[in-house]
Amino acid sequence: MTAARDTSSETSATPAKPAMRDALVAAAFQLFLERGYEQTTIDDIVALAGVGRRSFFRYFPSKEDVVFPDHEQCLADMTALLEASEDGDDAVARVCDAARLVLRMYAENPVFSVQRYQLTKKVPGLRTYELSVVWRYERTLAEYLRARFSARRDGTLRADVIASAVVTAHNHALRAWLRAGGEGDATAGVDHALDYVARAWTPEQSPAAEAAEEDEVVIVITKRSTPMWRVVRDVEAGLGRG
Amino acid sequence: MTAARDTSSETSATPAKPAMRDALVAAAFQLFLERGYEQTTIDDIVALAGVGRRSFFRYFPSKEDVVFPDHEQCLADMTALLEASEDGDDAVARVCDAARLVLRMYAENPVFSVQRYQLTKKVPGLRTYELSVVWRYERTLAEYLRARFSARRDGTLRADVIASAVVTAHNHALRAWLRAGGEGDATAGVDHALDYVARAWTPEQSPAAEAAEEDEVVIVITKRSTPMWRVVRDVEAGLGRG
DNA sequence: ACCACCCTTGGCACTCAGTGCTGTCGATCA
DNA sequence: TGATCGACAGCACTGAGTGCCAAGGGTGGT
Repeated sequence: MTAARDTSSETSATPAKPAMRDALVAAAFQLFLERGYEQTTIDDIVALAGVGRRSFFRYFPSKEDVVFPDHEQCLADMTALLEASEDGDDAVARVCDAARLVLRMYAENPVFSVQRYQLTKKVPGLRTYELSVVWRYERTLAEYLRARFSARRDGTLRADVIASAVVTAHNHALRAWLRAGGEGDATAGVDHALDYVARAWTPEQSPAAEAAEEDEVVIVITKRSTPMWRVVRDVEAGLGRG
Repeated sequence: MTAARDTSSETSATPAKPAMRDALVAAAFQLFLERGYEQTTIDDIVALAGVGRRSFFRYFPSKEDVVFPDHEQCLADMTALLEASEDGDDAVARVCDAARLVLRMYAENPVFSVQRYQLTKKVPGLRTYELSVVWRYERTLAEYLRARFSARRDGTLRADVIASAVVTAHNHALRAWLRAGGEGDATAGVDHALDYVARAWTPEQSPAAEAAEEDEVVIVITKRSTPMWRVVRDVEAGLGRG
């Protein structure tokens, strides 16, 4: 988040990002990390940033907000993505895509994300605030699914449950990546987790059943004790590759 | 919650419930309902209750806590229930029972529960606080499931997802009952919602994943067009590795 | 160049939540 | 009767958040 965006006139659709906002975030995190969140007052932050105290609350409605400076934008992106969805495509898949949007935001600034994770992990107030942020994502997904499932029996229930499952799976993988220090590929873990829940909630299209409908199908039967390299070799052979 | 419990020496296991606590809750809700949560100060509450300002914070760590005076006890009950569970029984069913514990607490005082629902619905700060309460329930369920699923592949992921799905289903039905003014049977709706998620997660949906649990043989069905990395990933999942 | 205008910023004063400390009252026990 | 302990009230203080107003610095119009 401390990464330099445009400080002058912005050309994109986003309503321009003042330099003072970035300066406040940078000053806040510097102090939060070196002396703790609760031990840092707003006066400390504005003194380090060299701005007036009143300006802080112009850019952040509360002290907690400075820790999550980009979620508002991400939420808007998610809403836009879902609104751009068409009636034909799979609703659960779209919701998973929307969740990946959040992951991308975290992955764009690994260092910042890990620092924030360290903070939210140990400060109860920040944890609670994060819950309210996550809740807004979840409600956005749920509202989208509710509209798609409105005709279905138990449609709203299904929408709420799938939304929460998707969010939970996403956060499960995201936190694993954050615990690892932001090293490695975050996408793979999230894809796996999202697949896990998507598979559970689209049973009519379980992988085996779906594949069986296609004509180009390969069936592999093996024992658990078989060495992995040998399984891979047989699968490749069955697929006509390798 | 304003229902009269023992004001003198308590005989049950709970550490005795002072009369002043109930008086504060009653005074707080009276003012919250007639002039709004944010328009009511702690001084207003203690003035109406006829006690000192400092005493409020002796019984409630924050202004929000007075709105949820019994959740701490319910959380303790839930923990006790799960700890009393035996290894033989179905983990998901036990978690659903634990969720029903929360419903019972709401159903014990329908009037109070509906009043509180009206408050939390329109006060953002209370909604956020409620999220943190719900989160603690969810974490309790998830930790229980994690211990049960620890041997399983993706066990912690499964535990987190099921816990959130159960909590979401429970809250879905609970809120429907609250919106209806606390009339009718709350249990039926919650049972139906919990059944809905339990059915999705108890029958093993993925044939490959089930094989990894039960048999020595794994069957993988895939399309020729599937990317190789994905095939390998699914095979590893089926074999319980990765 | 000058002025009117508007937007941003800073500073001040205020409310209110929450905490630490002290004194007091009443009950219990030696 | 006197000492002790726990609950309570009152007070003073910190810090978050808000409303208000004045100063500064661009910008457009004349």
